[in-house]
Amino acid sequence: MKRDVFQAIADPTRRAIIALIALQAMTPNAIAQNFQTTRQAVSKHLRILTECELVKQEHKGREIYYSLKIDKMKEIDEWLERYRSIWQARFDQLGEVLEVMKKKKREE
Amino acid sequence: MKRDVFQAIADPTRRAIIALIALQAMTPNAIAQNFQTTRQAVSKHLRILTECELVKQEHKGREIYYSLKIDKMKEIDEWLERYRSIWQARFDQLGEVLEVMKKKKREE
DNA sequence: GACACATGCAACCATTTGGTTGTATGTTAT
DNA sequence: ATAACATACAACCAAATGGTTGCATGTGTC
Repeated sequence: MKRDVFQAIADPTRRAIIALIALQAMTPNAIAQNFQTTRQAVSKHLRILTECELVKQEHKGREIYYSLKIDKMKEIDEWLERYRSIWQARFDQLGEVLEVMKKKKREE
Repeated sequence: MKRDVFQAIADPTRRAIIALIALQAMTPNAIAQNFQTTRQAVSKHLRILTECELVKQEHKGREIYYSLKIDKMKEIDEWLERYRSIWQARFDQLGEVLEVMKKKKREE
């Protein structure tokens, strides 16, 4: 049942959780209050996120604070990198087209 | 049964398809030859990718060429943007830390 | 027109997924 | 020590997912 980062961010609730804990660590209870599901459901999402190493725990008494492991997010960025170069290439081509258009205009 | 981009890229086969057709349009048959599943399974993935507008079709006689809609990939990039600023902030902080360390060293 | 090819679509199936409820474990407070 | 709280874990369930097989449709070719 190996899950990867892409499956982790596929679920909208999990993306919302990520957004919530991106800037500050939060407990499962506090997180669950932001959704309409049960605390257990959120807990399950947190377990998945933890398994994928997208999230880390910090025990503090009887509470557990969850926070985002931002480094893991870079993995998605790295995957995107390849495609980013494609759309940038297209953008550059567009730039060239514009250059040609300018020249033509000048030569009028 | 609304699926979004994140669900689309959750499946490893679909990511592989995306990688295949990123640079050149391909037919379902040609794509399927790269996998061990049936042509129909690939067709189903292509339908999902099309529904999410990650892929576009181009009919040519009895063949259909599928290619990547690179613009849709930017949507993922935009989602990442927010988190990119976080890890860049950390990187900047790291930079500051390094600066402080340099100064201290100089003052020795 | 008959036949092979390229593809989509539907029905079916096993597995996974996201959720719920119920329980167990450990921590704080009285 | 006992009660209240915070959380994880297990069992169960409906729905979604990814796959298969079989068939329908449309396009070239002989």
